[in-house]
Amino acid sequence: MSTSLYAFLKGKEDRETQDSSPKPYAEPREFSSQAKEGEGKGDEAKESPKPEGYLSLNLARAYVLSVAYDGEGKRAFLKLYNEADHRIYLWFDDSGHKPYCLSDLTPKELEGISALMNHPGFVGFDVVKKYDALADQERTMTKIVASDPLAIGGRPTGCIRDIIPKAWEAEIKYHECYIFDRDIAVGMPYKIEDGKLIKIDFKPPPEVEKSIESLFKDESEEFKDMARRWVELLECPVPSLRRAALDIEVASTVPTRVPNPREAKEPIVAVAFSASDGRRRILLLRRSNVKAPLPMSIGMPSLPEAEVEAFESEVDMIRRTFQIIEDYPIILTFNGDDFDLSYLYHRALNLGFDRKEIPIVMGRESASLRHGIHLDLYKFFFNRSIQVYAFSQKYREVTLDDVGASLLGVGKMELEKPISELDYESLATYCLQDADITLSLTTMDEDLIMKLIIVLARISHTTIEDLSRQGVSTWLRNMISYEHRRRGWLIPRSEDLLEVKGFTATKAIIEGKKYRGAEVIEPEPGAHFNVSVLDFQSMYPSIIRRYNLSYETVRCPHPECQKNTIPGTPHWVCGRRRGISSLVIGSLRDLRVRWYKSRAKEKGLPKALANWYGVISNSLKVVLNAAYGVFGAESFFLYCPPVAEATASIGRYAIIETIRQAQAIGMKVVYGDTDSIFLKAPEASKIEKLMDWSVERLGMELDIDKVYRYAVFSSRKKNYLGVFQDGSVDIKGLTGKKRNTPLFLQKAFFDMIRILSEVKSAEEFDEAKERITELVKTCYTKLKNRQYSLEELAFNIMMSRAIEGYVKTKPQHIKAAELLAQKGIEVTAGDIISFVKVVGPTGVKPVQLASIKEIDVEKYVGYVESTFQQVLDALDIDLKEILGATRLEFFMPG
DNA sequence: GCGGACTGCTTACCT
DNA sequence: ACAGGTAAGCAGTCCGCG
Repeated sequence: MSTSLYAFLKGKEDRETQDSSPKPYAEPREFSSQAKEGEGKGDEAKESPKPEGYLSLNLARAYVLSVAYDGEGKRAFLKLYNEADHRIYLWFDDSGHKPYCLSDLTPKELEGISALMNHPGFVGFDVVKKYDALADQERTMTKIVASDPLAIGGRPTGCIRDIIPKAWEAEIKYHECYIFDRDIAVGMPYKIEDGKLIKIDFKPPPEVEKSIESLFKDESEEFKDMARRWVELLECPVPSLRRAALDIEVASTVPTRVPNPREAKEPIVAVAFSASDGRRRILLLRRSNVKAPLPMSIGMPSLPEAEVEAFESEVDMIRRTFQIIEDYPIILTFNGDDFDLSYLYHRALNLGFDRKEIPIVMGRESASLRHGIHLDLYKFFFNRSIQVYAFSQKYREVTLDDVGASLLGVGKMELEKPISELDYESLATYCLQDADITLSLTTMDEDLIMKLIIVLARISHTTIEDLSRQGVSTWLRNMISYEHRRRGWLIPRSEDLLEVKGFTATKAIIEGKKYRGAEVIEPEPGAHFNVSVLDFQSMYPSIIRRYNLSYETVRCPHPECQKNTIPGTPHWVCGRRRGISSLVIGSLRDLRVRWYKSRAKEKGLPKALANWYGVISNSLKVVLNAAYGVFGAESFFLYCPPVAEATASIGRYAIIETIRQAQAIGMKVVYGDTDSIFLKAPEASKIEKLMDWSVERLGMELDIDKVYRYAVFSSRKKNYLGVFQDGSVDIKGLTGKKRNTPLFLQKAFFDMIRILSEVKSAEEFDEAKERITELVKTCYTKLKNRQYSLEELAFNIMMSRAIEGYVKTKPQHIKAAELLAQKGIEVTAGDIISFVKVVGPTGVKPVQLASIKEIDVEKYVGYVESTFQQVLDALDIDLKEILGATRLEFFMPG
């Protein structure tokens, strides 16, 4: 069959949803006139929808969201999101592309390997020329073509990559290989004409093109070419994606245990959908232990906008759930990989469903949909880079409750009873609320997350499913692998890279680390007025760009390049070729710094466009921030410690030289960390001079990041407070701000900050001093009189592993966790333990089990002192001295 | 047997 | 599984003390 477009359709669902809802259904259905030709006539309620055949359809504009492998047809296929009807279409490869790996042996030599020749998956040879960047030479390689991906690798034994002596590019997943080779632009629009997949060319508006051309006019052709390709991917608009969030509830017999999805022993009692088209649905199962009558489809008083469907049989409810899942192109969950979809899948099997009736495909670490896309937001929010750089650590625990509360201001509903004892109405409300929150996480800020995912998928050539589940190192791997394939470069084998460049030459300050990192300048203690902070924008990416750093250019094979030494290291860098990662990362850096960052802030831009540029700027930030670190990470496919080491070393050189220069022209440097220097009352002309010097001597742009009315330093590094002109305050590293600090102390600390933010001159510190002293006294009194609640007194510390994992020492929060476990309260890795300090043998108790009477007041007083002292040290205030006498009298009995 | 000096572990932060 | 550098508090150990 040569025409290979196949539409996935259902008949009954469409009719039913239209009948049951008075609301207009958002999507036009004109496509269905063609599609109905292939529609099954069977009973849909019994027979789950399945491919009805291949249709010769035309799609005007559809976006590639994913690429996968069809084991039955032995070929790759695309999941396309059709803009006209907001549905997913599958397009199957029509080129006969096959899996392969590369060998340095000739076909003749390979023919001598009988295990290869007799391998059932072996198809044939193809001789290809590849450029070996490590050796800087052309190589003739043999492509060993196989019938299916598992023949190359993936099985424990007998794979082709294990049979031949040395295999290149054998670790690449087949669907990735297909994306690279066929240049499938993930997240970009295509059209389909008579079954042929055709990319829709996108050209940015001429004025954008012009601005960018002029920004890069002094760069090399290859740099410009790279930038142009990025711009095409980034400027192309994204469609609004139709989606539904899913959440299920299971009646567990043991309320404190999360039901095991693989066993799926207990019934699913509720399923909620909350969708971008405005529909909110709740499916409920009748339970014998609930006396109240089952609410009928008319709905519930407390959920007026929700459509309620009640079921006598779990099988029917699950079947209905599958219908709704199939109706949406994208299903959102929060932990659906490990729970909701997995439970649905296994429960359905337990209840006698046939695999073909289940729209879910279980992978080893994920649950995907046969036709649609499953986005597990838990995995995405868990990603450290997303957490830190895209959301500035606004949420701390990766739970629906914490993420929802932090980003949306809406947390989970509190339950007073276990799920199995809830009445229908509470259960429905609870379940639907979770689905609502999950959906809202993707609709907030004008669909920020959906856009973020699309932008990241485009630049990294990674499917939506992989992108949302994997870390930055995978994104960068795909980005750089793609560039290798595009150029006909051989992707190096990790072993080969390790053998020549697997060592470092500097000594880390922290024991156990591989190489020396950033420079931190000793702060000048005290309060300094008019402090300007200068920093190198995207310092490490700038270094990688400017100094041509890449795995093949650092310690390149050319003797004449050895004179291009890297300061602080025995390494050198190539002067003959442009490094591939220098180009890829460097061009992204320039686009962010010179174009997107400023465009996002530009006034007068249409709101939607400004928002889009903001998303791009943020996406690039996430990728750029990791671009240096990956070269020092053993798990990275281009792990190359000399590259990471060289980057850090040039960074130290840059900041140290910049400080030297600042001092030479008469400026006072009061602090600096990695890429920033803090200047005390600098003259504008001198700053200008320093910035010019930096461009000329270091080839890197220095910027004014912020200006403080005054900044306060103690003698501690990475600890300071800066008050801006408008009275807002930057607090860095101080205990009072840390999230594990008890609430009462955080509050008192911020009261002090408020006092300090009002200080305008050195003279005003005296008054502030007095007010702060009063503040601390009040704090002492309240502690002594036990006027704080246990919650306010609690320390909140994350348990990074299970209790059994603490073998070397037993920290306080683990002691508290043990007490909880004894009471039968489940605690797991990732939980935050709230405990208070008490007098008595244990020293600590979890909040739930403590009483205010046993609080160890002395311990808390010590905490108050040290927290305040961090700031007051710098202001020459000694709390002990001022409060010494007071403190004693507070604690005299009576 | 006990307290201070010390080291190592753990967490949370900064860039 | 992106990196290294810093602070703080506590757990555990060693050593001296007649």
